[in-house]
Amino acid sequence: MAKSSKENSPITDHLAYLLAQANREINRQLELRLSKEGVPVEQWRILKVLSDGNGHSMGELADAVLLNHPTLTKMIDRMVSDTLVYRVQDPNDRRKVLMFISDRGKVLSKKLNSLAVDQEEHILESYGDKSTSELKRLLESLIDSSN
Amino acid sequence: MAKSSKENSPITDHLAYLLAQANREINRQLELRLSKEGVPVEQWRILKVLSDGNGHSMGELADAVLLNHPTLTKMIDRMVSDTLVYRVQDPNDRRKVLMFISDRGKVLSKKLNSLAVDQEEHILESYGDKSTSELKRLLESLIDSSN
DNA sequence: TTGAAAATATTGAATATTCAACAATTGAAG
DNA sequence: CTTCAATTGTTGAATATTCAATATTTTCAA
Repeated sequence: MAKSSKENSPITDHLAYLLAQANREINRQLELRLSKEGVPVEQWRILKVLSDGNGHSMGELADAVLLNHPTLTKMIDRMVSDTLVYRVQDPNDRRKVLMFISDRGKVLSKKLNSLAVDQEEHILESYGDKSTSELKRLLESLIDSSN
Repeated sequence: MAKSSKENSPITDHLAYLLAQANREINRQLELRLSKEGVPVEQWRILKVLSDGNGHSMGELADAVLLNHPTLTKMIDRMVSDTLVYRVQDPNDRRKVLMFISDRGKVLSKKLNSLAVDQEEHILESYGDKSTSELKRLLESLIDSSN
């Protein structure tokens, strides 16, 4: 009798593990670059999302930057102290808070973006154009299929 | 004059972001399943790695399960309390500690594996056989190219 | 053989995250 | 209208993680 094929498979066969491993590595590299500006990856994400100039509610922002609400609240507190972003109460729904990027935030955001783009280019070089775009495509479709 | 093509790209264009997003989602699903046994994803990884029956040093284990050393030490402390694993000093190099899985750990590991395999199968169904294996292949090669 | 440097694991303090409870506002049913 | 449930964001306590320092053992050059 043959066992179920996956029962004793090494952990490296699991998609969940490969994703965690790849994410950890790429994130570590990005972190290293952003540390030049002393900013964690999450703040890069926040500034990038807000840099469309529009107001974004906390809930919307939490989804976009992959943070839980309380974690986001506290990170935004720090960024407000650093005058990178500011809160405005939503006049249409006073439960909501709209977040905006400040001028200082925009300046920092540009620097961070160029560091992030550096990384993307570095990946393109070592990993290849074809693989990168194919991987992005597959990741997007995995995310889609998970909703 | 045209701007560098990536300068204002949405965050969803970045590989680092897509990886984080996909990882978050898949990890969340796995977490949900493993919560049936009240076990965090990291403990599943630890038990899975140790279930080859061999002794693994803390450093080796930390790499394999994607945890920093101090985090692993503290998680192992908890698992030792739960008698899922145990420490043995490496006789060949007394700086090292070898971790082993206990009988109780093996029993739990089997249950966890089947939950994890359930998830893999669920992904295969909704995402497809072809996409899944291609994604795994690309992730492995990304990890390789990052070392 | 000795002594300095490297490797390994742990600890404690500082920091960050999460969980559950809360406050405020809106929506919607009666 | 009024009231009750749902939505949104924040807070404080509990938990977890990280950073820097430490202790122990091994390695290796002199």
